[in-house]
Amino acid sequence: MSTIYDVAKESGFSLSTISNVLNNGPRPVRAETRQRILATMRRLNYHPSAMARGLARRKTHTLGILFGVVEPSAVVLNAYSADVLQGVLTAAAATGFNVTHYTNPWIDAEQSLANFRDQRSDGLIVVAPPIDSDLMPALASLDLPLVAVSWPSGEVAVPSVDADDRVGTRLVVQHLLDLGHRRIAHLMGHGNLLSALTRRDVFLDTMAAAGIARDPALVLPGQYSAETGHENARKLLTMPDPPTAIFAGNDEIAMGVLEAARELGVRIPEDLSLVGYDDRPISALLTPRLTTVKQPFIRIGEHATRLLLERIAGKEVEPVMHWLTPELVVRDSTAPPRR
Amino acid sequence: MSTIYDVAKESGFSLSTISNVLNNGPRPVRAETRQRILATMRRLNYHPSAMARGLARRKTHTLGILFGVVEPSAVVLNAYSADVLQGVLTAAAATGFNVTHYTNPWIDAEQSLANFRDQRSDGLIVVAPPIDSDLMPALASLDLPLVAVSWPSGEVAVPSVDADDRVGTRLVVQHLLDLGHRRIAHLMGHGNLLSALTRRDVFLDTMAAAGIARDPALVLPGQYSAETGHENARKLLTMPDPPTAIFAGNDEIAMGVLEAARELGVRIPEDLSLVGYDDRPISALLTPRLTTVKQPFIRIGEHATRLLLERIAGKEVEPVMHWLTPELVVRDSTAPPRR
DNA sequence: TTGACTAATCGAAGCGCTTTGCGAAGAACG
DNA sequence: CGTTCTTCGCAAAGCGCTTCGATTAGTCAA
Repeated sequence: MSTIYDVAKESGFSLSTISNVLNNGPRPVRAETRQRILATMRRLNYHPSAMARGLARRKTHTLGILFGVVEPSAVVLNAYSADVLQGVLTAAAATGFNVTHYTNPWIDAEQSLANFRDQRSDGLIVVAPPIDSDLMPALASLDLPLVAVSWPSGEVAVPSVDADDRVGTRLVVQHLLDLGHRRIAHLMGHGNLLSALTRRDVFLDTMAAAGIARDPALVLPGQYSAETGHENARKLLTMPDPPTAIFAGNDEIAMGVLEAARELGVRIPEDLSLVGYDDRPISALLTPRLTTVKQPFIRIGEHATRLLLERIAGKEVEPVMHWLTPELVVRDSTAPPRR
Repeated sequence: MSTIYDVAKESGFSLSTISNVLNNGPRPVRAETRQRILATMRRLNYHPSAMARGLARRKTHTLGILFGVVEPSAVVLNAYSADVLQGVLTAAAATGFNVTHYTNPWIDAEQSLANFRDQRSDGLIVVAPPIDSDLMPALASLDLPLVAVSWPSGEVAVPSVDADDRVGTRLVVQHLLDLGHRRIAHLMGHGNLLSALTRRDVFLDTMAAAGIARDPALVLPGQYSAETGHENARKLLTMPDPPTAIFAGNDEIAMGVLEAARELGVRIPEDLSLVGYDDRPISALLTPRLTTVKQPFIRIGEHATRLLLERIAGKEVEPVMHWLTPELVVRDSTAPPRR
């Protein structure tokens, strides 16, 4: 491996001139000199060492990424993480930054913070950090540019990017209202999850805003699973006056509804309109193809990365939430209610 | 940010002693001295710089990963890459290595090789590199420890890890034979893909080895898609003497078969046994739940990483193929043939 | 008490770059 | 032809560590 010294010796120029060629500046270099030096580099098969550069410049041109709550054995296996990561990689590639995974799961500040103090990367993206841990406060105490994904920016002043469930829910409800539905039921995910609560609250608000009286029998608590979806759907569909549409808390729940409807001979979308949330890959393949809300996870990754790159470049970035808008994907499971 | 100099000055010991405390050697340090130095480090909030260490040691304690053929905009989105990556991260975490994504897609040696010559990582895993490119030869010419995934180790001497389609195919065929099937059809993926050819060849060989005469009408060319699966399945099932079992080249094809069977009133598994390949997430959710072959992608990632770590540690690693065994997942789509 | 070791520590020389104060050479100007 | 700018290029001082020969203190047998 040849070094910049070899290039200097071979070409007959000084170190600083070589460096100026390497970085196009800061001092100007005569064209002919530059050519001679470049030729020498090629001949010696020289390439600068990222370590030495990093040390001298105190910049590594590398981003760090840390996955929070997810199981270490499944960090990128769920669609959520994989999508966010994809967005991060895409946005990083656009500026030539590489991306380093911090693989060691966070224990606590005492044990884990050292990893992030080693100047290995110029900034850090933390995806879905746990709420009840010292992770974010600890990382924020470093002077390392930091951006969070899916984290309720609050006491700790860090910019954070997330999907806007409020907008997504409004899109769903409005779609059903526009089709003419009035008796719309909602099957919730588990009530200790923020998303489940948000989707329910915004569902209720939007219905109320449309002047529809609230019917507690049409809002059922549950889990984000096909089982509770199935169970709750049977309850709804065997009511004397069943709803004409169901807004399922997510696609898994919707799959449970689908099964219940099949069992009870309820046709979708003719007898019942059904909307899910998340747009799992399978949802486009169900019969009928499911109308649902596509989460903007890739865009979230991209956006977070761009914010981080701006901070690294020295721009001020407000430590606020950035809400990205999900998209309603209308397929075959929704239609106007029967007369 | 305090440096090792600050610790030296504050504690009154020399640089080299500090360094010996930091690394537990190579020279011994008296216990009391170590305690005093550690205390000073804590007081100064000192942490060593990965860059400076990397420069001095010429080791970064970081692995690189590069995804080959996949679209830059979908590097980790397909289940294959995500699973391999997961395996890599898991295995790397076990030894405290971080993992750096090289985000810039490979153009050619001239333009792209420089990225990998910068000593940024101690070794490189290349996932699914293109066959007809200078990528692998170029990378192999560097003196950077290298391991490939899904690459036919051959002219270039690099260890490579992949799933063994031969074993997987034999598992499928043997399962159907064990159930008592004799008329077994195979629906191929596209013939320019190695996997499609392997699966067909091993299918034919295993059948022949079981003493079953070859029936060309039962092996149909196609694509890895539900469409051709559907089409070909209709041909098979409307034959005068239809097969009692179908080995689909992959799960997508199997889904097409499922649809065709439904249309023609052929019950699965009563009238027809069906086996897929790949075990897509959806396959466990189909009706009937699909018997298929689960690819060992996570294990592939882990295995490749362990090989690379061994090479980095200085062990000799033979530049050969490592075949990992896939797993037959028996679900509800296979049963003995009707009498 | 001394010589021969061993254990503990120090000092200085790298690792491969970037950055800056400075000086030399040439161009522009009067 | 001397003076003042520009442009280029040089040398040296970092960046924050590791490494290794040299030095000192400590131990033990004779």
